[in-house]
Amino acid sequence: MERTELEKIRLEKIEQMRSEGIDPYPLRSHVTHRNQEAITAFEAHEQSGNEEPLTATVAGRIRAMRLMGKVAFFHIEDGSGRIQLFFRVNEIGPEGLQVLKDLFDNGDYIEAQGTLFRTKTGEISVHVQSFRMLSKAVTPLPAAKDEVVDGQVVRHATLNDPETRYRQRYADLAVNPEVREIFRVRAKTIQAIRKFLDDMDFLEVETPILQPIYGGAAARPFVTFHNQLKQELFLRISFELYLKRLIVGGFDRVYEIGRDFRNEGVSYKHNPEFTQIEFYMAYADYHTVMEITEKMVSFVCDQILGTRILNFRGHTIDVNPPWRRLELRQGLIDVTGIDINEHSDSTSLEAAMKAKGYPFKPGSPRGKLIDTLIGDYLEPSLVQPTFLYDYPRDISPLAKSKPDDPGTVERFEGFIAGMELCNAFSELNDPLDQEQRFLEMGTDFTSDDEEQHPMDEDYLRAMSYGMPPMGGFGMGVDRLVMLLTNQQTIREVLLFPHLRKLEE
RNA sequence: GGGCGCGUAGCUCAAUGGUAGAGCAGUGGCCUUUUAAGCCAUUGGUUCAGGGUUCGAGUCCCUGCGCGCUCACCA
Repeated sequence: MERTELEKIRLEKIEQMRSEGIDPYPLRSHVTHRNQEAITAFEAHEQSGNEEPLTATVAGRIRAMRLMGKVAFFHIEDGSGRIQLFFRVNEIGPEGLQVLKDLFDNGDYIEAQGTLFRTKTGEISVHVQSFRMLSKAVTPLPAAKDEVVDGQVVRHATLNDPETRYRQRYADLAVNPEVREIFRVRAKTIQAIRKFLDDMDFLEVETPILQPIYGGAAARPFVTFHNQLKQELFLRISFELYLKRLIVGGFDRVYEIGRDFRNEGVSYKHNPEFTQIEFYMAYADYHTVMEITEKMVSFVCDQILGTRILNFRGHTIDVNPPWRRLELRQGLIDVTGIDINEHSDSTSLEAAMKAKGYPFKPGSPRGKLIDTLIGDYLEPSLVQPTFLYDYPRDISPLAKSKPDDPGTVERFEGFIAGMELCNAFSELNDPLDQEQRFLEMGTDFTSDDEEQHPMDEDYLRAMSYGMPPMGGFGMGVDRLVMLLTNQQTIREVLLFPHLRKLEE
């Protein structure tokens, strides 16, 4: 392995430690407090008026070293936070100070035992009696220095290059606390969703990621192969068809939180693998699901932010229920002047779009044209939370038609900040209609169309056993986390976003 | 995949086509309550890779690689 000059110096220090009988990587640590616990314990100790010294053994990564001749101040950091160590020649001796100076570096892990006290400036610190190396770092962290201004930590010249940050996320996380915070919010978001659904008596389940037939969404799959079974398999593009099989099985309310894989382009809101939450609820319809959606997002905001007002890309977004309900047809009339009900086939709609100068892909089915209009003109305008509802049947093969309008299905998508957040419908439960839809997908879309939904005979059989009316829902968790953390790109809310492979 | 931009020390960034620099980090020294500690000294470069133009290239041109933005794609 290539080593830099800085690394070689540290490797020499490891050699020196070994020659002096100091283990640079001891097996165990014996902490009594996490850093924040030590601080809290000392505050309580002060309050109690107890004059006895309070001792603690703490540990963490060295984040700042200030050696000042016969004293030294370190800041160490563990998962709970930072605490200051105060070393004095009086306690650790000149040899101890020499070891600190010669063998310890920023980034090393140290264990220190001593009594808690406040320094002249009032900072709770450990007056170190003894210390030892817990783990010697060979590669220096890319950190610079932190300055505290009015209680806010200001980092100077810290790791900033996005490529390095994503490729070496460990280093990014180690030196950029606000990045760690994003992933704490992410974890809490998923916890909150889980609690919300558990409290409604939903059952959390896990369904196959490797699937012989993919479906439930319009997307191109990743393909893989099982060697022993000699079987082509697809990584799932949605959970939908398996979750609805479970409703047939008698679980009234099920949900899954997990990874979907779509073999498509990457963008600020698309990653090849992303986290989805889907739930299915028997005896509900898409109106019920709209209400659950706005309540769930509000609940998540309450739990994480303590407010239902989000700041995102300069917008102030209010997620309080009820969200605006906008009929797709009306929404398109508003922004494009085209009434899709006046254009019952693709030829007519193409003509109308051409007359208005709207771009489109010639020969697209009617539903795809409508989808183009939504994406280009309607979606960007939906900043405040909005349910866009009643979609064309031909781009919604798993949703139930409206009784009085067979060309339209009971489906909605939720938009926030001009971004699609979720998708839901009153689920199609008529096996004969479903079979017809699958067949239509085979004729309306050309065979090379990546969005063609494959026939799933087993799913039809499940539905044939009898499927209750139900509402279903899917939401991109990454996008919700983007909203909650005001991040402009999905890569910032993924620990290890997909990057191109580097040539070695 | 197309267009535009970027790639310089460990990190953050400079450098009219004319000697590759600064701050921090590192190294050596001074310093017994500091907190971006301070002061003095000092090391560190295949300027992403490869080719070309030129007396001379970090800088201009071409190719490749990677990243960013954007368009296309993406219910």
